[in-house]
Amino acid sequence: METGKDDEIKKTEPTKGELEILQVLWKHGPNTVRFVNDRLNEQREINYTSTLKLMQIMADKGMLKRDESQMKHIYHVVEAEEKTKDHLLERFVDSVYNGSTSKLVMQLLGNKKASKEELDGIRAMLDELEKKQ
Amino acid sequence: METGKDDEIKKTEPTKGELEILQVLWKHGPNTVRFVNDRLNEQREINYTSTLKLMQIMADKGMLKRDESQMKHIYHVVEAEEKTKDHLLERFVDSVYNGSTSKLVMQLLGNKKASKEELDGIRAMLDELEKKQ
DNA sequence: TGTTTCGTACGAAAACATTCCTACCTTTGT
DNA sequence: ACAAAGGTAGGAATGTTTTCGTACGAAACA
Repeated sequence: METGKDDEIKKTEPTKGELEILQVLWKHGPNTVRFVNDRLNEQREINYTSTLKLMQIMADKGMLKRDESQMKHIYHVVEAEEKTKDHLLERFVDSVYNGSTSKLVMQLLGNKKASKEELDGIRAMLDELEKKQ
Repeated sequence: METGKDDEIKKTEPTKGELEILQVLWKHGPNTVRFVNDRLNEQREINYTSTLKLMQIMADKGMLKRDESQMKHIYHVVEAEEKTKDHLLERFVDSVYNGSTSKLVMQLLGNKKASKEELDGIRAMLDELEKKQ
């Protein structure tokens, strides 16, 4: 016997374009299509209706919800930023590093990508974790 | 004045399907389509000619090269594994964490994804790096 | 009030990516 | 020598994502 509610159970991976939009909404909070499109256009050229369409699709998928009480609809992200990123990260580690977290970190640290400050931050984080155990 | 040779300069992101093939070749070394397809089929169903086609496309793109001296062509990866992964990692950090390596690591460590052994490994790596500086 | 500006809705084209059918050649085994 | 098995090549169908043209309604403003 299924417990019903087949909605929402599929973990949809945001596409590249969708991620761009999520980034804007994560950073600036709920906003209009116009606002999001303006932010995107600071990085690359993209037509207003393209952004609109994509945000509508995201709303259909349930990734975004919108307030339609005003003519200028206000969109907001449904799932928490951390949760989505966590999911993306997991998929990335799986597909590129066969699920090995440490392999990823090794490569990250091995390739001059992290600054001294970042390294210190990471070490502090490790200490923190160790204490808890 | 350009120095010519417009080939090869574009850093093409491997697609999901292409990455699966790269993983097999990285793990097992240069091999035939048949071999790669068999490995892929251990994970999911995929028709032989689909794998063939994709590997041909990858060869066209310059990601793979092949030895055609025998009927059974042997494919090998052109770019070093580390280099490709590095590139993928960079794109990932950019698109998800706005380029902040430490944010990624924080999230990684914060979310019970790393085992004790992995944490120790990471710490050792940090020590190693610090010594060098 | 009329016109211009700004918004949404919808459909379809374009750009990729994936899958597999069919044709045809080479090798293997009887 | 012939049939069966296993290769490659290429095109076409399918699926997905991205982009934008067009239509049309609401608001702003001269």
